[in-house]
Amino acid sequence: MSKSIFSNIDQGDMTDLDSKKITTLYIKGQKIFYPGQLPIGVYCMSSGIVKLSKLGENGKEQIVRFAKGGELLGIRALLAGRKYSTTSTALEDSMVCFINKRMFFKLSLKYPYISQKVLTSLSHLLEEAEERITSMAQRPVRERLAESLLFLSCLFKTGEAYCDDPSNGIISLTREDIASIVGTATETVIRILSEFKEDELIKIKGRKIVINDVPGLRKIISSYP
Amino acid sequence: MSKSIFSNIDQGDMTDLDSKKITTLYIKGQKIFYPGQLPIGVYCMSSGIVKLSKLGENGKEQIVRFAKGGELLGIRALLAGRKYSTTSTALEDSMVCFINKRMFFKLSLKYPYISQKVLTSLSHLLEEAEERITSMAQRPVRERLAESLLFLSCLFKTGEAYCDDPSNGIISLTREDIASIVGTATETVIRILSEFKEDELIKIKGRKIVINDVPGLRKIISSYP
DNA sequence: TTTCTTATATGATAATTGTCAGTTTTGTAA
DNA sequence: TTACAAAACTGACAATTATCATATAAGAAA
Repeated sequence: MSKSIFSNIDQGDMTDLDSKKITTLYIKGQKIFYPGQLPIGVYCMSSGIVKLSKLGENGKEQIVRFAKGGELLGIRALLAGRKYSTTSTALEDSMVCFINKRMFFKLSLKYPYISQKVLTSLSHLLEEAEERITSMAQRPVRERLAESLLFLSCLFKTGEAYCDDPSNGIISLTREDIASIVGTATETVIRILSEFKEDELIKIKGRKIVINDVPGLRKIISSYP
Repeated sequence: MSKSIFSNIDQGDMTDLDSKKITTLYIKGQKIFYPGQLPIGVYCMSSGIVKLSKLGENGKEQIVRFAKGGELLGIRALLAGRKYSTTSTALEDSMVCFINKRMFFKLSLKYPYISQKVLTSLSHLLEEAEERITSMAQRPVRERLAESLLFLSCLFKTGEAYCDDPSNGIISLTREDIASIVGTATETVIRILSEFKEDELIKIKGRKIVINDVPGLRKIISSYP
């Protein structure tokens, strides 16, 4: 249960919000929204992890980002007044509440800190996306995979994208999902994971991955001559 | 000269703004801001084209997006309260005005349509960035280059990223810049451009590129089996 | 114009990554 | 537990893309 963006509103509004919001448990694999739908409100995640993905030209899935506890989901489409451009799928069982747009806009008008938070959050997402573009363009798959493993380990361990110690998080994703984060073929992911395992950078238990050597992975990420 | 986001404010504010904003002509190649600097205001572009780029791990430049007439520049960093993460460089002679943050926040507080516009603009940028991530991950260089040529032709012809007829725009960029948009090596760009020229999809005049066959390029972009 | 630096172009080759085909393992559900 | 479908893995090979070396052309400056 992460802290909600709405936790600073006053008692009356909170009661009102609580009575109107719709909370749903999405179990692993369930989808929350689909591309093409017009948003009629916004989702807020209280717990869990959701992947946001697009379909490429060839029908291949591309994971573009994740949403986690405490974050708003589907806010981009709502604000731009456009249809969802991504599919959102729960990667773990996730508690998600839905707030209709009338209520959301009312609150964000009354509490400027909400708009402020949304603005900085979008700004961060944009920076992260641009960082990712650079990484995709310039780093080889091996480095991008190492990078993603550290990120994912934090995400599954702490629910945050960055953490001090990414070791011992249990990454529970299919190789196909990992490939569609890194932007490569599933087989390539499998091969490099085997190398990482060979080099004792990670441990593989069944289809779960655990990070074993954080400095080792970090070294791979910044390995330019 | 494109329409400014501030064109709807009332007479008094406009006079105030005009007296306080600082307008500068940046000539081609000049830089407007650098990564690491803390924003003390926001730039608004009245004309021209600016590239926003990052340096990758290996010191290679990656162009992450463009800003054009009518758009705000450096707004992401200002809103997030963080240092610029990109370098901005004029690709053509560009008229850019600077508005200090006190003034900007005053105006955006008084005129909600300004915040609204900023929000939708950030939302669009994020969507474009995510589209770009997908493209980088899944499309071969050839397709990404065709895509970028259409985009650039519109940009140089009309000052817009999308236009009905991208033909006859004059793309005036080095092959190295093009490579750093597409995310590939300069030689690869040169080679594929030669092929495109051979196939009469484009014309090359010195170091300028003109699009000759829009449907032909579009066909390359959506060429899955 | 001539010179000179920088950008463009081309070739040869190596490295990376993708594809396809087939085998083994895993986790789940009967 | 057993059965089975899906996921993980492996190998061989092909395609794409990068790198390096070198030649040519372009455009700016003297």
